[in-house]
Amino acid sequence: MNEVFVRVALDHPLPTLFDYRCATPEMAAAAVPGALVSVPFGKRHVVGLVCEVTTHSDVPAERLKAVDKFCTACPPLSENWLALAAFAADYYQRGLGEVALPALPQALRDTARWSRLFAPEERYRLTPAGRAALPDALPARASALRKLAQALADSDYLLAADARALHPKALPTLDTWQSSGWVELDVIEAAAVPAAVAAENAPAPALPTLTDEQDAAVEAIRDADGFAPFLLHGVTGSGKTEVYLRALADILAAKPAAQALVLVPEINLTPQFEAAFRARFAALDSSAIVTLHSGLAEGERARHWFAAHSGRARIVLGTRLAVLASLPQLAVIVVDEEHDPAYKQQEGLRYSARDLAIYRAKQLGVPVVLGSATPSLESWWQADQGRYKRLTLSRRAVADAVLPTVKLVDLEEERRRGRASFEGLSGPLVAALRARLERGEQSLVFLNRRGYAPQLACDACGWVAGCPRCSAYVVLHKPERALRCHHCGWESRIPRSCPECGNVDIAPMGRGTQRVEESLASAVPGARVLRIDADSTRRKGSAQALFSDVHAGEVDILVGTQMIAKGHDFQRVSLVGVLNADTALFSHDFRASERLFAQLMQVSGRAGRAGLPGEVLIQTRYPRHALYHALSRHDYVGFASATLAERRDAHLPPFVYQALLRAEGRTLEAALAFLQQAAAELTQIPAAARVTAYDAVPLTIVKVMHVHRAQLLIESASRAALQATLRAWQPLLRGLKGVLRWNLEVDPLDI
DNA sequence: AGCACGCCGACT
DNA sequence: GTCGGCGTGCTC
Repeated sequence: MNEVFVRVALDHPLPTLFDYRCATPEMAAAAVPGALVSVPFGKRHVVGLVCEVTTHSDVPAERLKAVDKFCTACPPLSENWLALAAFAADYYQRGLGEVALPALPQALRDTARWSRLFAPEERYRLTPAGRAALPDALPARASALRKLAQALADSDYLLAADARALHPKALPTLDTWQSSGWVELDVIEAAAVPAAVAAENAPAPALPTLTDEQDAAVEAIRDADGFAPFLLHGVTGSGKTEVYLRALADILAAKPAAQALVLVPEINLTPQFEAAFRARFAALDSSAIVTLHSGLAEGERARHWFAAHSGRARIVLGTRLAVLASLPQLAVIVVDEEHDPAYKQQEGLRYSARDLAIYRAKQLGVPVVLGSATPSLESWWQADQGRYKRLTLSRRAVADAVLPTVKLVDLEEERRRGRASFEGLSGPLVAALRARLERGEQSLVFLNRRGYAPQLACDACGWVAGCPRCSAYVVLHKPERALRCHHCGWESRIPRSCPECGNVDIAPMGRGTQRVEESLASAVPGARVLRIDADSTRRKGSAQALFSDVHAGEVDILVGTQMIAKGHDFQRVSLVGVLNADTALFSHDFRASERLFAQLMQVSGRAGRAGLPGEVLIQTRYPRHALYHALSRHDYVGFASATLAERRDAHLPPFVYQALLRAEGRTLEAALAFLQQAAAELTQIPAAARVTAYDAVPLTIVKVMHVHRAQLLIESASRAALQATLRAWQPLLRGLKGVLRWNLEVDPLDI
């Protein structure tokens, strides 16, 4: 009888697997790839993922330790899922465990909680014998019990902690929970049956009539055979969501167990999507649609993850982290607003959820739909090459709804002609806002800068308030009466006088959303102004509440950052004003104009959705700039071809592949020196002959939290050469010293 | 990443 | 005299 070993991935920066013995025949039997194990690691016991099962190990026997135990409550992850994690680890240059384990719910990564996971088969093994053990007071708590029963009916797995939270008095401990013996099973049936009946009896919702273009798109997706990437290019309001709903309905109906994954760029957008999907798929069990995002309570996230993993969830709707969910029957993937930079994780494993979605679809041989009004140039180029199939929705879906008129307000000309302005709000914009107020229509003012003013400066000596920990100016926040650093969160009171020269005339410079909110109140008397940005929505759920005020018509002017630009279907908005967009026109970041165009298209799309004539006013000093010209004609295609031509000439993505090495040091010199050594190491790597390394440079915000940061860009026309270089580079980098931290980023968005 | 070991300044 | 600073090294 051969001894059995498992090769285990751990959440640990070394890219190696660790070997362990299976000490008993039971363990040897449980040892399959994809199983979760608890293993001793150094002085600790950690959870790992079994990647291979072998009968020999190269590790000397005396160094081998034995597996503590296997997690029996969780069925093993599939081979496909392991391959996905392995691909992501390889592509983004990380250890397999660093990719795989953070993708699992916390309940699985903590062995102490394994015993509190109830798999369905265990749940039903519990007998009604403990019925009598329930406290007498139970009937008085019938509603809590019903909630508990519904939670059970809704999920395959339930954490005992969740059940206690639902019903604390009746089930105070795990013991009574188990000994209660599932008297609740009766209640589950009682509660679940009426719900099912209600779903059957609910009138089928009237489906909107599809446009020809929508119809063609749905048909193409539904009839796709095998891996089929689609780029659904639809102007705002053209009914992309309706295409997703129809295509998914067809695919899920065709395959009784099939699962769908729908990704949205940010948490704020999940509630409205969830509502749309629940309404359309009302015939499905309520537990068949689950959300996955970082805003969920931990137990909820665990249950939703298990619903996906067990195959019970048919539709998983989530943010980027959901791309790594276990979906054994995955049959179609949708990535809504695929161009959105939020799909790129900006810390830890810096993956692109959109790119992993493509890989996943390819791996499984299923269709994937990338939807956007302004596709990323990467995706647009793939479609140009014929690698993605382009589906176009060129018209707004609602009858009479036409694209808004875009007008540019030339700020130079306004100034030259001496026309009145109100604190940065131009005369034409104020007039348009007042006209909307009189007509009872809503307006939206977009400005991508939160706070009151981005700087606080002294007129006399030129001092500007800066962060003591970062190389950045601090932002004035008036409601909180504080100066705040947007990079590290440092806060201080607003000084009464200049700390350099004592001058009391220190003044805010520039404009943020708070200041615009204030200006609007005086420029448009009588208007109810609401501000929505990261500050006003800090409390959980408050964004939803604020948006519903807008929908309810309790707001006349909505002012905010990009948060107001995304997804929301405001029926009564007929005017969009854009302030301060020019800065992105001349940014050193080559993607800034692509992002600006997408943002302005998106925010413009908020105007005139329900048949009201929409108008967009953009205040600018460069009214003849090509970007604004394309925007005013709603010409994404023209903008994309022109920008792609520029990118090709300048050898920029998508025509080259890039990676960044970032270093953090106690001094800038240390960080730069590390990067220079790193660049020198490249000469030892054969594949690096096809790779260009640029000079190491400080980051724009060079210092954050007293740490100095610099980066080195490398690029190649060959993705394979770049990947091979990175693979060979990492062990050499590990040998270098002198910095606090360093990390590699593949396909960086911000350079 | 944790968590050790290991070698130098201000304190019960 | 030691408590503790973080540099260096290891984890099957």
